[in-house]
Amino acid sequence: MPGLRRIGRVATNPPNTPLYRRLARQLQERIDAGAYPAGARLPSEPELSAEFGVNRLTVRQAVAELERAAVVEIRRGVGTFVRPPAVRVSITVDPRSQRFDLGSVHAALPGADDRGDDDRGDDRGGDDRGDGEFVVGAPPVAGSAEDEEAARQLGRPVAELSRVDTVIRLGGRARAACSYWVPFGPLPAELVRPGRPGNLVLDLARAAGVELEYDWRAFGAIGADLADAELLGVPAGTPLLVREGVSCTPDGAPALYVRRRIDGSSARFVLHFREPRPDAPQPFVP
Amino acid sequence: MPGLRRIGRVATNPPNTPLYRRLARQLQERIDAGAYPAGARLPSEPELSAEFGVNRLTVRQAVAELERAAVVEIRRGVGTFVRPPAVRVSITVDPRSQRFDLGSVHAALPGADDRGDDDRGDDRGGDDRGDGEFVVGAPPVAGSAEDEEAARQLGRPVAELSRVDTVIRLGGRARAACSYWVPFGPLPAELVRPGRPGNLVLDLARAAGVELEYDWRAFGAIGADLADAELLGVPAGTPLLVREGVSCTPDGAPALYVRRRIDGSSARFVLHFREPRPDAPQPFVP
DNA sequence: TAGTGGTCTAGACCACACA
DNA sequence: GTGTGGTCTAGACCACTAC
Repeated sequence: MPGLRRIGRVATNPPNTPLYRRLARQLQERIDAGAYPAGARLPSEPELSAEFGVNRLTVRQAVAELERAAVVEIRRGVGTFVRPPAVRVSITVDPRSQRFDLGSVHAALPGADDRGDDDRGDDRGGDDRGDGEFVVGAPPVAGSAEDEEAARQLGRPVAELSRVDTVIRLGGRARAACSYWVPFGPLPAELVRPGRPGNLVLDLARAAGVELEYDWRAFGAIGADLADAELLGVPAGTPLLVREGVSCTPDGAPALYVRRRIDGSSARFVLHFREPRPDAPQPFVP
Repeated sequence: MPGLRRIGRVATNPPNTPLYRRLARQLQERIDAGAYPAGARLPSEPELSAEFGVNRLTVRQAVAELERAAVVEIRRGVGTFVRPPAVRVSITVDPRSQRFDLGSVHAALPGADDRGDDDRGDDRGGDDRGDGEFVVGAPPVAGSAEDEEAARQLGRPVAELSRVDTVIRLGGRARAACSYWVPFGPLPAELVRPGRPGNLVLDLARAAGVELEYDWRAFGAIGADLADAELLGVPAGTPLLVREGVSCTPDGAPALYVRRRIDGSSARFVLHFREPRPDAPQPFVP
């Protein structure tokens, strides 16, 4: 209780800042100040509850905010730990090239989290199922919002579309959930057999007997819905990077709508606008 | 209680699916089935609590999951409503051009919401200040993770950097939080005066007396931290689209590191790889 | 004023990880 | 077994919105 009175004095606090938010800020301040360094365990919930004189549920609300903000990681039965700065795969892209990132999501994971930018490395932590893309299933194309969007993008009624969902696994974890729509069907049963490995973009192009090139791609951010949350093994609402777009045949006919949801803490896409610089110029100073 | 027993039978449910998640799925199913159409109000928490025979806190946990997944919108003192499919600004980009999206974030918002939800008229949340970019402040460049990243990208020690934070407002709401780092300083006091409007990229280039062009830009997704959550008026953990990158002088010297956090429900970036098609070819069908 | 969601408490039991 | 976080309940009071 006495410790919390002080929190209320923080100038940026609105008048009725709830207790759990003040607590969250206090914990954040301790982390920023190094009182709980990266990797350290926070006091347990009962300990924090006793220290601040608040109910354990209030403590949990505060810690939950920090977890959603990716400040701490909660490990059930073990404790709550300060997260080290995020290390994400950088998927490099030449924005002037037609070939964008085919297969680039299969890039290696960060090995030891080095300081520099080298995303080189060992495949730490691979498990039973290997890395790669695996079919989850071929759900019926009903009237869901995504199905409607796909129909709009492909210029065909929903009833004429086929869909296949996959998951991309890297380093023993599901990293991306993918959905593909094509303006024909049905797809070969073997192609959409759950568990089947493959590169679905290539597989679908082969099934159709055409070459595909990019029409457009878009980036957005959404929270994981209940289905994606289960597929990716993350809590609902986890920030996902959405990369969607249309590929077309060489003559410009739309042939594929793809929508990938990638765990935001795992990857980012980098677009280079200049040729690589071998000499690394000094930073500009006026 | 009787209604919930059935939920446990769903094949995809892990053995110990908590009550609140089964409830969330049940509500999601009702929404998908159209029992609660877009824009409709869900039963109040006490009503749901009574209907399912669970505590109100459990109901709140379920609804909170749906809210994080952007399925419903909770309005305090009013009720919980089914969200219509997201309408996001599409910021169009020619990836082959050096000039990427300067000023594009200032693109118009979707005008009349075609749906019935009237966010028109009353500028709720909108206040005195109009649209545009506004300086929030020039925080000291300490050793935060972002500061370290900026120093790395600009190739200068943290001590030699200056930083300015801004917020971009559109349609009466804060849509993006921006941070800029430059490898010199201090910046003119007038330029970083809190509340000052301007286009900070242009202002900083002018202050340095150079022209800037893009070196690289990257897209990622993160949850809002406590500071961004307050700036943008969203809950902590809200999915944000992060667009970051380095701009350099014409001879390639890094001169600016910028990091924008954009409310994921507001915008997406679209990259076009083909010339606009006037004739809109028919979709490909094998 | 009535009804909504937001916060907080006290207490209980459970699932999990680890020694 | 011990301690951790996860779930659930019952009850209370508060803040906000709309009428």
